[in-house]
Amino acid sequence: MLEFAILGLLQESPMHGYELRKELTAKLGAIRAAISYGSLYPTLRRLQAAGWITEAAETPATAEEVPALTSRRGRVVYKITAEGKERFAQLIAQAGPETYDDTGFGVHFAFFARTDQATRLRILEGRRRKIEERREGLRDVLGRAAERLDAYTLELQRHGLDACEREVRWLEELIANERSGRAPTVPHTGTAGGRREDNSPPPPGETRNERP
Amino acid sequence: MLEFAILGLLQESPMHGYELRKELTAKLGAIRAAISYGSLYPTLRRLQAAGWITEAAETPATAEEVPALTSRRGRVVYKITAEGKERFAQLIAQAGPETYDDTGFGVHFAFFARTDQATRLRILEGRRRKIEERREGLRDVLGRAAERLDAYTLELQRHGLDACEREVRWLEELIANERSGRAPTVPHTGTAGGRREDNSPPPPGETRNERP
DNA sequence: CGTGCGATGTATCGGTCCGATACATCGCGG
DNA sequence: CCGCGATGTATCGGACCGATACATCGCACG
Repeated sequence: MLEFAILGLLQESPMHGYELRKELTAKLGAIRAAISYGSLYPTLRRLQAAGWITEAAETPATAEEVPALTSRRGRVVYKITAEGKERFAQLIAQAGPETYDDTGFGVHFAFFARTDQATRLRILEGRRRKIEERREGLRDVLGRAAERLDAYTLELQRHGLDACEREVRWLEELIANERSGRAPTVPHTGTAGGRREDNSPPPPGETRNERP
Repeated sequence: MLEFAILGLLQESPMHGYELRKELTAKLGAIRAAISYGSLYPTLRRLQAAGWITEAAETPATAEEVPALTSRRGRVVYKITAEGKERFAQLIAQAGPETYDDTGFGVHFAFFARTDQATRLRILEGRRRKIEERREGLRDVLGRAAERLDAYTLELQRHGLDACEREVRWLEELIANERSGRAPTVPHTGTAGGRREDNSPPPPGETRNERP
């Protein structure tokens, strides 16, 4: 999961670890608290060993003038490679069962802007099925096994069931939107925002991540 | 977390691993998919090494007659010890920060029937604070950093924010109920405090599952 | 009558990720 | 001038998961 998220983020721009963590936290704030350096740094090294990212030199332009005074030691900036982009595309394409659990789905969803519509639809439907199964499980427990459980446990199940039903409805909406070719729920209209350099998704949802 | 849940469940009755997993899945179905054996069995061994649980002999009464024909090999039944009960009480008492994350809170909540009211209140309030912080973080991102993010990421945050607001409301209700001395939302009446060591639940919510 | 399949049941292994911890630099306010 | 919070990199032990292996039991279907 972390691998996927890192490759996705580095496609927007090169970053060093600390920055990566902040961006990750901002992008995935809805589904995870904050990723730990204890997983981030090892993963970065793993991705580098696999050739999917490389260290890029800090201070790219106009570096001469203040060379070593405030020497900026540390600060390892990572950059995605062509193989890394391929890897990311491959990870998107093969949506396994782990793509539908809470974290996996959230991370994939966060990068839907880089995912083609067919895959988006497939993932949304897979997620819906999974949540529906969880919902049925909870209904079973609340129905058949209710008297075996105490009031607090029941209340927990009820709250969980409610969350499931709500998420299914949310997914239905998203699926309907996908099918009708629109971007997610909100009107959103213009898209003429200050969308500088890197990203510029064409009017409807489609993203077309550029392949060499 | 697993340690806590196992000690909690074994207080209701002795069980073997497979059964433990099923009960765990039923009780925690709202918050976790299913406990993996890859964590369950090692944890059981750890708890046993610490002296908090022991292996209990299978086939307690009337065992003579069918001794080895269908020999029932395997089936290690675990039973909580006095030290285990102490340990569980201690784990309830010291509600650390990990008690307020999604999983930790869910597991603690599932055993609220074995938790005193003051601690229940403390945990509910701790959880509320944590969710409120997450909510503020999401509002920040949706407010200040909105134009940096694509429509899908924003939709994810919105959905997360919605879930936060809903959970805060849920917690408020539960807290109000606790303060007024009632059990969770549903009428439920009783809460007669038959606080006996092992278990001897008075009429209303308590569990009592019997073994064959 | 057998046979195969799904439920019951115990167990290990490799891998991912977290939480705590350590350490170093920088800018700013008291 | 000194401390403190933000920035920044890094490791270690431990918790938990997913895949896998293996053995038994009952029963449904051919």
